[in-house]
Amino acid sequence: MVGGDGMARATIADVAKLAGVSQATVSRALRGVDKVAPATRRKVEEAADRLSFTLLKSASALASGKTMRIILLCSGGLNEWFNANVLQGAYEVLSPEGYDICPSFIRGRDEMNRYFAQLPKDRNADAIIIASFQLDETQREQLRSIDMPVIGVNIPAESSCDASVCIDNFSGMAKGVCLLKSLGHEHIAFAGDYIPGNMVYSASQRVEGFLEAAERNGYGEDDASIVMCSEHSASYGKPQLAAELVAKILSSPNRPTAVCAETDQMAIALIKELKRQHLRVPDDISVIGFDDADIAEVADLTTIRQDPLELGRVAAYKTLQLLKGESPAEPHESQEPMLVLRDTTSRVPLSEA
Amino acid sequence: MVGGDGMARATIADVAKLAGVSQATVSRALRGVDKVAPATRRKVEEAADRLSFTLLKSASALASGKTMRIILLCSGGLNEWFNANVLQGAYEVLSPEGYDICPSFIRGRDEMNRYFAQLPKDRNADAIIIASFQLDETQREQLRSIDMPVIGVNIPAESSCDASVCIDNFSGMAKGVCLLKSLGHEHIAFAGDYIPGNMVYSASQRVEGFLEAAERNGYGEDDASIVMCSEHSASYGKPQLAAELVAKILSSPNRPTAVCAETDQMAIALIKELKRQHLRVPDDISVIGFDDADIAEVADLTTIRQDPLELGRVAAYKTLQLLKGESPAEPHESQEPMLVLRDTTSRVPLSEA
DNA sequence: TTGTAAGCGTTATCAT
DNA sequence: ATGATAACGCTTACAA
Repeated sequence: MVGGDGMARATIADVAKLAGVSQATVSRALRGVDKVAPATRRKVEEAADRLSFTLLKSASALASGKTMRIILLCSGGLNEWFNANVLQGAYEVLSPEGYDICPSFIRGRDEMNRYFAQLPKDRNADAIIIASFQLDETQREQLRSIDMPVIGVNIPAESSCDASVCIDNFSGMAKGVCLLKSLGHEHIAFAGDYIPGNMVYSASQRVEGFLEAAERNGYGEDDASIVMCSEHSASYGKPQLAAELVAKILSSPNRPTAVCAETDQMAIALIKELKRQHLRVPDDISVIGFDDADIAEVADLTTIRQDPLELGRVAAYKTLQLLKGESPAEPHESQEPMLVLRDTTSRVPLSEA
Repeated sequence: MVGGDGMARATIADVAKLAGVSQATVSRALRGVDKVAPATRRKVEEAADRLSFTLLKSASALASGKTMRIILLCSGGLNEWFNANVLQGAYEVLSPEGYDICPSFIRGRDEMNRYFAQLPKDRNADAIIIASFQLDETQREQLRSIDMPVIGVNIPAESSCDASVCIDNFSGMAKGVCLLKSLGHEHIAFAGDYIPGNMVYSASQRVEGFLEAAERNGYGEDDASIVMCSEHSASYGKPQLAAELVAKILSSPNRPTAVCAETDQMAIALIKELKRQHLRVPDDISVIGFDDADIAEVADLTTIRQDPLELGRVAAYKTLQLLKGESPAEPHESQEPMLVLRDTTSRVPLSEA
C-alpha cells in the first residue's frame, strides 16, 4: 500500500519525483544558493508546496556539517534583565539568517567548570556567545581550544574569544563621579554587592572605575570610600544587605552626601532603606544606579545606561561574520555607557556645602 | 596519512574500535538506556573520554527521529518580563532532560499567520510551547493539525492544544474588585490598554472579569466603568496613553475613587500621570495593577500576582509527559492569582465616603 | 548482553 | 544547469 499509514512525511525524494527532477536539484532550488533555472525552481517550489515539504534540519546538519544553531551561554537566569535583552538582541539578527538560538545558563562555579570542560568536545552548534562571565585562566584556555567561533559579551579577557562587545564600566563610573563632583559633592561613596565566588562580570571593574575616577577628580582617600557588604548579610536578601550598607555609609567619618551603587537594583534597595531612616533622596543624599534596567525608570533613578539589547545585536553581527569566515574589522568593541539624569541626584545639601 | 589533518573529530566508530566493541554497544552504553554490562560500559566510557567524544545531535536526531528540541513561541519580545520568565521556567525543567529550547517570537498578525501556516509542516522540534496568544479559528485549526504535542501557556481555547496552563484572570480581577469594595470604594473603574489587532492574551478576560465581579459585588452600571484608550493615543507611547485615560477617569460623572489597571505597566503610568495632576495615590485615588512584575515592587504597587516562572515549569512538565506518550492527569490547569497588598490602595477618601 | 547491517534525509562531489 | 551517488554519524531491528 503506497502512501499507506497516514501518509508519512514527504522527503526530498518525493518532491524530486513529483517535480520531475533530481534530489540534488531540489536541494539546490530550495536553498536558493546554487544556480538553478528559474523554471526549474518554480516547478520544485510548487511540488514542495503541494507536499507540504520542508527540509529536515537534522538531515541537513548531518550532511553539511552546519547545525545552524548558536548557543547563548549566560551566567544568571534567562529571566534577568540583562540576559533577556542580550537574547532578544541576538535573536533579532540571527533568526532572519536561519539560525536557531539555544539559550542556556550556568548557576555557580561548579556548574561552570563542568560546562567548560565539555565545551571543547561539543559539535552541536556553529558558534557560542557567552555573556557576563568572569573567567579564570583554565577557562580561557578551554575557550581557546573550542573549534567554533566564541563571541564574548561583557567578558573581560578579549584574548580568549574571537570577537566581543562589552560596555566600558570605567567610562561609565567616571561619568557618575563627574556628575557628583559638578553637583558639589565632596564626600562620595561606592556601594557594592557581595560577589559570590566572583562569577560576576562588571562588578570589579565598577569599583576600580569609581576609585580611578575619584582620584582623577581630586577626591582624597577619605573623600571617596567603598562600602561592600559582607557575605553574611548577602545571604539574607537585598533589604538586609541594603541595611548593612546604609549603616556603613551613615557611620562613615566623612559622611558621604552621594553614593554610586553597583547596580540599579542595589541603588533602589539603598533608597528604600535610606527613606526608612528618614533621609530624603536626593535632598539629603544623592544616589546613582548603574544599568538603566526597567526598574530604574520606575524609581526615577539617575543611572548609567548600558544597552544589552544592542550588545546582543552586535555580538550576533560579529557571529555572523565569523561564521562566514570573515574576520570582523573591529573584533573587540566597547560600548560607551550614557548618563541618564532623573530624580535621585541633586546639588549637595546646603547644610553641608 | 592516517589521522592526518589536525585529527578530525572522533566518531562512534572510533570509540567502538578503541573499546573493542561494536558501534551499537557504544551507542547503548553512552545513552544509558538499553542493557549494557557494567564492565562494558566502563570500557566504553573510558574510550569516549580518551577521544573527547560526544554524540552528534544531528546524527542522533536523524537516526532516531527525535530532535530533542522544543520550540517556545511567544508573542512579544523575549525580553519582556512574562516571556523571559516562562522561558526560564521551561528551561529549568527541560534542560536537565536533555532538551534544547529554541525560543522564538512573533510581532504581529501577519507574521503570526505566516508562522502558523508553516507550522504543520515543521518536523524540526519534538514539541511546541506557545505562550500568550489570542487565536482565531483558523489558527486553532492549524494548531490541531500539527503532529507534535502543542502546549499552551495563557492561551484561551484549550481545545486546540494537548495541554495547557493559564492563570485565572477572572478570579484575579474578582480579588481586586473585592478588595476595593471592602475598602469602601463605591465608584470604581477598569483602565485598559488599546489592544492592537487583539493579539494579546489576557486583556479581554480582564475586562470581562472586572465587569462580572463588579456586578456580583453590587456595583451598578454607573458605579463600575471601563476606560479604554483609543488607537490614536496608543501610538504615542505610554505617558500619552496614561494621560488620556486619566482624563477620562477624572471627567466621569461618578468619579471613581479607585481603578484597576490591566497591567502593572499601565498602573504605574497612571500613577505618574495622576501625580502630575496633583492627585495623591492612594489618598485621593487607589490603583491596583496586574501581574506583579519586577516593576510592581519598586513602585510599591498593590497588584494581582501571576507567576510566569511557574507557568513555564508546569508547561514543561506537561510537555515531558506528552513526549513520553503519557497523557497528563490534568491536561489543562489554571493558576490562581494572588492579591499582593502594597501602598497604592487604601480606604476610600473621607470626603467621598 | 552484544554484534550486524539497514536505514534516517540531506548535501556535496563529480560527471555530464 | 542538472543528475548520480557517495558520504554524514548515529539508532535500531534482528540475529546471535
